[in-house]
Amino acid sequence: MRKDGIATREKILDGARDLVLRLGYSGMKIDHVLEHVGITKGAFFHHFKTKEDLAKALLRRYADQDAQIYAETRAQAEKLSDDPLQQMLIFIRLFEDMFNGMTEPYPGCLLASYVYELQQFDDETRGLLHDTFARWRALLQEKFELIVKQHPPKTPVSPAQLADGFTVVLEGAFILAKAMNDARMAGEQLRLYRNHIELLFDVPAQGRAAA
Amino acid sequence: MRKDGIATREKILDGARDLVLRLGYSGMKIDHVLEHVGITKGAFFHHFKTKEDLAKALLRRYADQDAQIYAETRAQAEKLSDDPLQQMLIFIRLFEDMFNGMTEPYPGCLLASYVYELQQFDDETRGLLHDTFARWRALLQEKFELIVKQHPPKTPVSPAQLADGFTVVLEGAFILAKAMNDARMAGEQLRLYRNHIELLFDVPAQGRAAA
DNA sequence: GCCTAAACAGACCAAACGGTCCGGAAATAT
DNA sequence: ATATTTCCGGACCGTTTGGTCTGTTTAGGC
Repeated sequence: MRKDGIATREKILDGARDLVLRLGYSGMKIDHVLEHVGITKGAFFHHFKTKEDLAKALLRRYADQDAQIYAETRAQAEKLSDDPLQQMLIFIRLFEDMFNGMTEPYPGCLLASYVYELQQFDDETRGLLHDTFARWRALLQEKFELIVKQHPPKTPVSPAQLADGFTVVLEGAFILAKAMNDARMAGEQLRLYRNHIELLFDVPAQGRAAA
Repeated sequence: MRKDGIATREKILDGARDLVLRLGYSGMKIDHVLEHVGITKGAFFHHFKTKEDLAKALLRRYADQDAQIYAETRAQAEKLSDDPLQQMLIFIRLFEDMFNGMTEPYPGCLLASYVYELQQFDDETRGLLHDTFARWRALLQEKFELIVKQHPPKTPVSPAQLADGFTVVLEGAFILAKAMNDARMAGEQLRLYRNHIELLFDVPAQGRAAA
């Protein structure tokens, strides 16, 4: 058994992801995916019971990949400094670099794509979306709580709201990047977000030393 | 002539807008709109030639309404202060109040809804989206350029990027608000954005005096 | 080498969907 | 009052779309 089933399954997921990011979930038609990937209906419905089944698999995979990138970047930042504030600044800057290195297929978030068609999905999918965003918040919030303890902010702030700010900036930047056809948006706006953190915790202005 | 055609036309636009914000453009089916609004096919296609025709009308109306709210808020801010920096802070705070007063139907931006299905639309619609976001940037950028002249920023900044920051935060907050089912998101994140501006231009921390 | 099950191809189907058409009511112009 | 035009109801139509079904190929297990 197992000819190369997982390979085509991944191809389907990749193709579907591309189309969802361009056309939205409802706009992504199965026939279009078949043509895009170069397979037939039989193959598709062998791997996925329904379109909604694909939607969930797509979302789970995206959330997992995202969590991994996130964890790696975080680990890298924590290796480069012991100070939570510096870790956070490095973390943000690593994301900036990531997006500045990108081009053409303007970044977009599959989660956001789902959110704007939220009522199409069942409770399980909506719950998954909620939990994914909640996890991002929790991880960053934890870090900001450490930061606040060691570095008195110039203004009283909520670690949770600061944590959400990162995601908010990213998601918002993706939208503007697509609408304005400008891939630099994500990196620029993350830099602005970092600037906010630096001002808030009174980090002395320094030239860009990293990388 | 003119029984009450414009009234039903508006009803259709309102209903379609609601559905687009919940289901996305492709997810918004005409039959569903008919049921939601309480009319028939004949009525719909009397007012709109095609679904795409509706999409454009919807977008134009939304952009116009948005521009109006924007202009009114700006005028109000300019009436309350002569200093461009204070005007900007008041402007942001007025938006905060607007969103803090909202409840249930979590705010969402029709433009963003379109952006995540961008490839569905023709060049005209894409151009309209681009121009609308460009207008927002231009108006805020103009203000930030005045601000920078009168108030030296603690860090070198780009007025255009600062202007985009406002839209970015709004759009991003809408997404998180929907996903997390938390209507307070928009107001909170705008407050954070305002905090950034205050820190950047060294505004002394003051209690909330306005309104 | 043969059996079994996964991995696909592709015709087929029912429902949904966007759009058309025509008849009739309702309002206005003359 | 009557003609005319806007406005709308609702049956109808062709295509698209998600999904099914049957048959065929391919890759291991023994």
